[in-house]
Amino acid sequence: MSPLSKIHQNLFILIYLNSIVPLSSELKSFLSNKIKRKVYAKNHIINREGEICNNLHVIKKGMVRGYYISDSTDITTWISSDGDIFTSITGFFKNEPAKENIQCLEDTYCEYLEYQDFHYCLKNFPEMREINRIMMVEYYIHAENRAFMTRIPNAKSRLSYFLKNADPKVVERIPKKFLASFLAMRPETLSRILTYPFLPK
Amino acid sequence: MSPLSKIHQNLFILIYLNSIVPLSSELKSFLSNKIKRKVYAKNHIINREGEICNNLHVIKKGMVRGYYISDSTDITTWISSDGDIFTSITGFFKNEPAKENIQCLEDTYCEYLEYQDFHYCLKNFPEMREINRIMMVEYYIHAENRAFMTRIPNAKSRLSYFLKNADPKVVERIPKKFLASFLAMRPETLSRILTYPFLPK
DNA sequence: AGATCCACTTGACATTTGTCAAGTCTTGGA
DNA sequence: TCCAAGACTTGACAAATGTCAAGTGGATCT
Repeated sequence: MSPLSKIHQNLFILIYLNSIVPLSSELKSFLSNKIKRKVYAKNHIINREGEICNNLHVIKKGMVRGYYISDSTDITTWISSDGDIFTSITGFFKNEPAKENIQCLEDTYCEYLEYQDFHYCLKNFPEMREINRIMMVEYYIHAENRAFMTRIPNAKSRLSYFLKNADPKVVERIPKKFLASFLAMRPETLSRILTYPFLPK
Repeated sequence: MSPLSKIHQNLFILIYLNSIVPLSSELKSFLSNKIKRKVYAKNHIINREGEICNNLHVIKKGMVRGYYISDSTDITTWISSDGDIFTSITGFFKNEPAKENIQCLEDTYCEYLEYQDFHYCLKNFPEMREINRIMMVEYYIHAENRAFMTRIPNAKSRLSYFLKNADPKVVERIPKKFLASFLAMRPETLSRILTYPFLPK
């Protein structure tokens, strides 16, 4: 069995949700029928600012970034990969147009749940509301952490902080120009730091 | 009637929660009995890193900041004032020790709900789970926004972005050294920008 | 009221980081 | 396979921001 066949088999979302709160068998079977799969090509833009993103994704394998265009500068605010969930928060949870863009950095194998199915669950399966609540807490802690990281005053310390909390296997897959933007520095600066990591600070 | 007597009368939390999702009268009366009031003096530290913060606060009047100490540098990551809610997310929603410190920047009039009462509501009043879910979505969007702001590449643009989305009346009450830290710059830099706002960028 | 503390400002200077340009290497497409 | 595009690195330099120090004024405490 090839590694990819596994990717086409499992129900990552189910496993993920079940790990937060055990699902009733009714909810499990409902979800099994609703979960869809999709492979996005590298560089594909999953959704653009102003569009409504209707899906809650789990990444089985691949990598994805969220970014804004501000004053024609491309600013990456999050990067997700294998096993992570992602969505446009404003789109999926508030049903408003997304404020951010989402782009694939690798060919990305996803499972996803559509807005109406998710909200059907929220309405009809009480454990889903608890799951969503906990998901949002985790999401928040993650965002707060990113908000803290970028306030660390120098470039090398921001990188160290990031590396301390990241999986090295994943880090080496992140294109450096996006990692630089995520760390609030220019690609040239990141390149120099990585080349001379022994320099002070 | 003095302005302060109003502060001692209303149930801000009830109004706040009710504005998210209409509360059942049972929940309303339950909450009315559980909501407590407290006045914190300026500079008082409401909770410290490592402690469990058990309360969900609404600020009736006053100002509060969340901050971290990293490498003996004080980093402010959020500032809340009149009408805002705040809590230590890890403490209140996960019942784990807080990762951040919370300090009053003014004498601050709060209403608060204790952990066990809030969680009793989550268990027994379904609308409370929906409220909390929505609260967390708002919280997240706010944190994501702060994570974006600090990635804007120059100091003056970060300030402009912040001012565009903030209430000027509140801004002028924020001590400049904390505002500077929140904007990921040194107090001297903020001072210069404010003194010469007409300079380019 | 007087004294002390500290926030804020300002100047001079140091350091970090950004900018621009050139060159190399990799990647993807024709 | 070859070409073109673009990611990454490196150098030289420019600009932004941080650091340090001094001075002012306002707030707070006794």
